[in-house]
Amino acid sequence: MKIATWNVNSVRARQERLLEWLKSAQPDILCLQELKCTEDDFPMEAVRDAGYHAAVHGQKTYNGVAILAKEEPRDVVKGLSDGVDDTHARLIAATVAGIRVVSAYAPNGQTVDSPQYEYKLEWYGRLRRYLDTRHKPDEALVLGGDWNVAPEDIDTYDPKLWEGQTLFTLKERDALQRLRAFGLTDAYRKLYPDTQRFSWWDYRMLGFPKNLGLRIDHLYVSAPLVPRLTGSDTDREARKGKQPSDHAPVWLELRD
DNA sequence: ATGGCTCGCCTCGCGAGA
Repeated sequence: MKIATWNVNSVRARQERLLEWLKSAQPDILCLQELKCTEDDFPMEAVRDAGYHAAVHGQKTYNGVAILAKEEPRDVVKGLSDGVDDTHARLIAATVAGIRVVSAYAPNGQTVDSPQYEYKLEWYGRLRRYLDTRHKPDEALVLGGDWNVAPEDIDTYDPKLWEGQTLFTLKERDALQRLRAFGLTDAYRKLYPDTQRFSWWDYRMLGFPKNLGLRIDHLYVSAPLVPRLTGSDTDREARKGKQPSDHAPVWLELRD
């Protein structure tokens, strides 16, 4: 079983690339982030023609997440549903093939002194409570997303440069660590403890050709799935060429 | 090579992304 996550930076701007990637990569499940459209504007028919069902939690202009799957997603839950007044469409969950799948788009955080940064830290706490109230660490669980946090030095092209900057501050890394402490394993890092592999590159300043990137898109799996992990990587090819997303898809493979 | 930001929009310049 192949499970992937991809921040597409507008699903409508990326429609052709998305369809091409589904056709070539053939993931069983794909978590999408930054749809930048409402559910009504999501290209449902094109995705269906490509052989995928879609559970969509959309929003006009910003955010928006989805779960695409060859099998129909069941028991779809949209948002954190924790009673907090929050218009951001950043989370969707569904069950596919016996696995509870979560597609997450963590807040960016803008600058360290901004309200958005505080919102980001709070959002991480809310997601941890979401897991605590709805799930058990011994369930088959996969969280795919754009986490907007580089967990370790190796996940940045220049840890000194990124020190204290949004996406790499200690508070953000702690917030992500507390989420992982639920019982989640970073699939790529588990398989490749010492390999540097980025998932995002700035559009500006030749970020991609120079490989000045960050690993901020991760797939997390619960304990029962760890022994089934057989592979994980970033698909850099999907970042090449004209009109790419600034993120590349990240995938993992589970043995049956 | 992989190429110098890009997206949506109450759309011609701005806010946000990371």
